[in-house]
Amino acid sequence: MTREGDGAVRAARGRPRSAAADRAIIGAALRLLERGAGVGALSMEGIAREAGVGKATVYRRWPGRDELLLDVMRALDEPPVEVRGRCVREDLVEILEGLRRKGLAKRDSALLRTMMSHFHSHPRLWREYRDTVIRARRETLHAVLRRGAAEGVIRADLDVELLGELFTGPLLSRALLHEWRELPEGLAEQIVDGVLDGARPRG
Amino acid sequence: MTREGDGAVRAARGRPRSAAADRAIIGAALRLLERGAGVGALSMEGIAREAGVGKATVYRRWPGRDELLLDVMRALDEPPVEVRGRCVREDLVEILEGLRRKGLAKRDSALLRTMMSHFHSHPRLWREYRDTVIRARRETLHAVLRRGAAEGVIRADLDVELLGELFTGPLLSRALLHEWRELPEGLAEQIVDGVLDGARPRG
Amino acid sequence: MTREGDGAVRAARGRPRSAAADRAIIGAALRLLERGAGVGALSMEGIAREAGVGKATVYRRWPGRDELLLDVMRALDEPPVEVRGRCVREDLVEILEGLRRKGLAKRDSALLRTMMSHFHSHPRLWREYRDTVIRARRETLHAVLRRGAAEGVIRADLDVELLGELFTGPLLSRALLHEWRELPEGLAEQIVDGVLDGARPRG
Amino acid sequence: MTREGDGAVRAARGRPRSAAADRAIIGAALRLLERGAGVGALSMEGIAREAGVGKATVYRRWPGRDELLLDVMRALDEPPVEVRGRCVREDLVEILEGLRRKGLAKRDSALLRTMMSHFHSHPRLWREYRDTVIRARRETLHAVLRRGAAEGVIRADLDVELLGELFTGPLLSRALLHEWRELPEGLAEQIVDGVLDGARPRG
DNA sequence: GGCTAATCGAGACGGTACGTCGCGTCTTGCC
DNA sequence: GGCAAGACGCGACGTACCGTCTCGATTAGCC
Repeated sequence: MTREGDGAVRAARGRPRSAAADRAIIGAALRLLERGAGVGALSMEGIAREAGVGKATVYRRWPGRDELLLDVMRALDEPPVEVRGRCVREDLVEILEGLRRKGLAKRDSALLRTMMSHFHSHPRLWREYRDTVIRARRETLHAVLRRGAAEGVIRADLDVELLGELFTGPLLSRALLHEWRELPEGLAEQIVDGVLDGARPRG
Repeated sequence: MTREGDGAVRAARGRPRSAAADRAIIGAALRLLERGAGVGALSMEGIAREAGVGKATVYRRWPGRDELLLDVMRALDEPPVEVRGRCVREDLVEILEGLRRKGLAKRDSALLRTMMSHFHSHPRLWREYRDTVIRARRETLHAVLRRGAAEGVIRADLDVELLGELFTGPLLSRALLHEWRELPEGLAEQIVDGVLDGARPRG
Repeated sequence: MTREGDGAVRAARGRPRSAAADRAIIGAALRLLERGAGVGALSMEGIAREAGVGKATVYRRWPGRDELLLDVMRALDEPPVEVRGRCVREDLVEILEGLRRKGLAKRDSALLRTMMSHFHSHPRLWREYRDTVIRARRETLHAVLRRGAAEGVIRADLDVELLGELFTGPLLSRALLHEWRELPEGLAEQIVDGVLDGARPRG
Repeated sequence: MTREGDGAVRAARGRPRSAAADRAIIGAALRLLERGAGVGALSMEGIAREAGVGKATVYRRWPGRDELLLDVMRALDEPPVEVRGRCVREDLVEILEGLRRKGLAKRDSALLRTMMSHFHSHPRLWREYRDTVIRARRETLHAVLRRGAAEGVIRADLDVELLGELFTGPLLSRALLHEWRELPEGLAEQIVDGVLDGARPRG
């Protein structure tokens, strides 16, 4: 985690940190993002101003912009889709459909790209995010794929890692390389069926 | 295009812009990128300093950082792989292998992520880049896919756009969501075969 | 006054302005002036650099170059000569001699000319300076002249304002229109006697 | 002189310099001064723009701003008052009255102060100006004073240089240290009579 | 209730980059 | 070779944010 002291037992002397300030800061960041003011408006100065909070109060909680954004991202994060599917194909569609709807949310896209741009310069942060948020989602997907392999509806000779990317990659490609709005209804189904059936004519 | 006056017949009064300055600026940006100083080092001020050029000379050519980066990106762009394959599968592997090697280049990754982070706030720029650089590459891929469909080795009932993303998406996913080094040899082949054969066991 | 908040009771929230920075800035300006780098070297940028201070710290205190220079000038200002003369003529000589020595100081001359050049474009500033620094000196002179009139050694039928200028004008003329070094010893006496006796032969 | 080649016999090869450009440049400077745009507007760039002339054309004629301004000043200069008075006192009043009217002209004041501010950093220029423009006027004054001494209406025991400053100094003092408008009618007469009669009551 | 100590909003601190403007020099094509 | 135009390297302009610091004022747990 990026927040300091989480879990540890602090000495608890002096005035405790204000939970209201925490909320105000994260909330201000989200508001600025939604307002579409652009990534540039996500300055520490701007966030503190919008939150009605001193800059030191922000820096007391996060060492820098990126760490704060990481927590903002986590705040946006809903629990991954719970699939209780009977049918593997339906579960896959459901997972991708969840991603598709997420990608359509304006602020999610903005944040995703912001994080992308910074993860090169801060690999530690990226690993952090990937190992918490993304891994959870991927595990869900992989579980479904392994179940499919066991049931015999998914090839067992392919690396499950690679298999997973065959499904999620096309969606990511659309979301990043095209206009945002180009994540049309039915896309999740098309991808799942395309990957399941293969690009080579059957029979 | 971002550069002003391209293609148009300018009045050509006054001292002409120095081609050497053009090269010095783009070159300085590439050098800074390769030096791994991070995206933050790509300031207009830093680039001008590294190029041994006045700031005004930079601003005379590009209205801002993003437009300059776009041209830097174009400078990095090699012509897409020329495929003259007999075999559709081999052509697909070749295209993806080209992308894989490109993604491994440090500065390409850095630039790609930089552009990503800015294209939300500057959709016009992104469209520009997509409609020139990316489209060209995609056309190559689509041509191969259409040839495959004509030859009967690629399903003809799928949208060629979607089909293309089934191939390139997984590679993009790896490049962006994982460590850079995780584009191992043989990945291109694995993806192509995986998508061609499908994830579902063949009869 | 040019400095904001002088005299008023400020809310005093946030970190108070550093008195050390005040001194550093004024000191740096004086040092640059003395170094003879010329008025052109008195850039806000140069002063801040010499003072080891951020530019914002300068601009926080003065809205611009001229206002800063005005305070630099005030910093140079010594209290006017204290005349405790028995004799009006001696007092007049003493006052003019003080001005003469002041005019010989290199940095005073430089500053005087700097202010001159700007007071046309900034009449407000000039009035400010005149009404504080110059007025005080003039009052001293006028008091002596009025005393002289009362004692009968100075004509009472002339405007004291005009009378004052008869004495100080020639000195100013020498200082501004000639080389600086041309303020020779004995000049004060010559002027005083010349004005007292008149240009027309007596008797 | 500041203009290069003046008086010398130039080789006169190639296109001769355009006299129209000369006029346009000086004229533009005067226009900017009168427009009251302030000393700051008297940039080489601004003058060239206003004159519709290339910057090189200006620099071909004058090595810098100051030298140009010196010629602008000369352009403003009217021939000194021609005194052919019967009476010395009347001649003195006439000379001072000419200066007074000159000091009232807005652009003259502006230029005077501009020159003042630069003459410290460019003593050579100042000497130049003083030795041409000012000396001429002073000679006129000194001639009158010497005539007065010969006629016995002016003291002969005083340095004529000092004597001259007793008359012109007070006027300069008023012009520089007070508001411009404070050069009231009758001032010339008051000064002349004041200096002639002296500040001490006559027996 | 008083003491201690970390927090709070506010904002100044030394820096760095922003994008603009003027400097004095240079390089075009036209005259 | 002069001319208008305008690009060149340079450096100052005044602004915004960086991350750190110093204020007086709160607000808790501890004696």
